[in-house]
Amino acid sequence: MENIKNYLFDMSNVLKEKGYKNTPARMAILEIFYKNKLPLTANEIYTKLLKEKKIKDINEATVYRTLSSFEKAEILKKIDLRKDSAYFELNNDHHHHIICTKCGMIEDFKESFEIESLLKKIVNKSSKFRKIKEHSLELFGVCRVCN
Amino acid sequence: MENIKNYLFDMSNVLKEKGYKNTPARMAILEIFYKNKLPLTANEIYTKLLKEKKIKDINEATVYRTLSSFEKAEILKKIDLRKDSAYFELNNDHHHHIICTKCGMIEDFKESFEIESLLKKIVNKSSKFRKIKEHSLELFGVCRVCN
DNA sequence: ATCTATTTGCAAGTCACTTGCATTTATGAT
DNA sequence: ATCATAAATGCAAGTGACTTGCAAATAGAT
Repeated sequence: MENIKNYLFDMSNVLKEKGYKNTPARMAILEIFYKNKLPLTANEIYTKLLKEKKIKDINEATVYRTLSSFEKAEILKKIDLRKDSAYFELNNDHHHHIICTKCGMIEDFKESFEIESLLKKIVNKSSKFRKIKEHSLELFGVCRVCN
Repeated sequence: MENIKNYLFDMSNVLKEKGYKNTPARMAILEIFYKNKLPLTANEIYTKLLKEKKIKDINEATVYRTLSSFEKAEILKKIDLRKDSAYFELNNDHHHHIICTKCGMIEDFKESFEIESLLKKIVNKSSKFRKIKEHSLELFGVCRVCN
C-alpha cells in the first residue's frame, strides 16, 4: 500500500516526459485508478473524487480532459463494454474482459500467447494489412450468480 | 442478383415470426445491407436511402428504430469500431474486422475454430462464468495503402 | 519572483440517439 | 373488400455523454 506513492511518482515523470503537467486533479484521478482494479467511467471517477475528497472540488469537464490526456500519454486505455459510457483502465498489463450482460459484472482475463499467435496468423492471411497495432477482445455472457 | 428477392422474402418471414411488420422502409434498409457487404452507420443508411430513393422519403428516427428492431430480431448485429457512431451489419456468418486507424478502411476476417476453442479454454478457467454467449474481436492497424 | 503555456471551471454547444404524441399503415379478422 | 387495431412512422423536442470557447488560476521553467 506504500507503492501508490511510487506509482504516482513514476506517473508524474511519465506525464512530464510527454509534456503534461502534474496537477492535484491528475494525481487524484490516478490514485483512483490505482486503487480500483476494474474499469471506470468518467462519471464514476467524478463521483469518487467528490466522495473521497482527496481534492477540494473538481469539474466534470476536467475529468474528461484528464482521461483524454492520459489516453494520449498511454497511461490509460479506453475500452468498450457495450454500455452507454466509455470505460477506462490503467494501461499496464494487456488483458481482456468477460462482462455479465445481466448485472454488468466484469472479470479480467490475461492476454495469452495463444491469442497473440492467432492474431499473427490472421494478419498473415490479410492482403491489406501487414501488422496489427492493437486489438479488442471482450466476452459477453451471464455470470453464475445471475444464472 | 436475383437472390435479393429471395433474401427479402426470407427476412420478411423472419420479421413476421418475431412479431414485426413488413414495411417498405424496412425492406429498403435490408436491401442496402444486402448490397453493401461492409458495416454501415445509421446516418450512412439514411443518406443511401435518400440517394437511391427506392423509398419516397424517410425520417432518421425511423432508421434508428428499424436498426434497433432488426437487432432484436437478430437480423443485424451492432459492432463497435471505435468511431463516433455505431456500425451495423447483417448477422449472417460470424466474423470479425481489421480496421485501419488512418483511413478507416475495414476488412473482414472469418471466425475460426481456433478462436472458438481459445475462448472455451478461457471460460473454463473462469470461476465466475460458465458459458459465453457472444464475443467481440476487432483488430486495429494501419493498412498497406496508408503505410 | 516572474513569466508563460498549460490546466481548470463554467456555461454553452455538439452529436448520436431516443421518445412522446398524433397520424398513417400493415395485417388479421369479419 | 372492409374494418379494427396494434404497430410503424414523422416530427419535434428531449436526453446524455462528451466537447469546447473563454477567462481565471496555476505548474514549472527561468
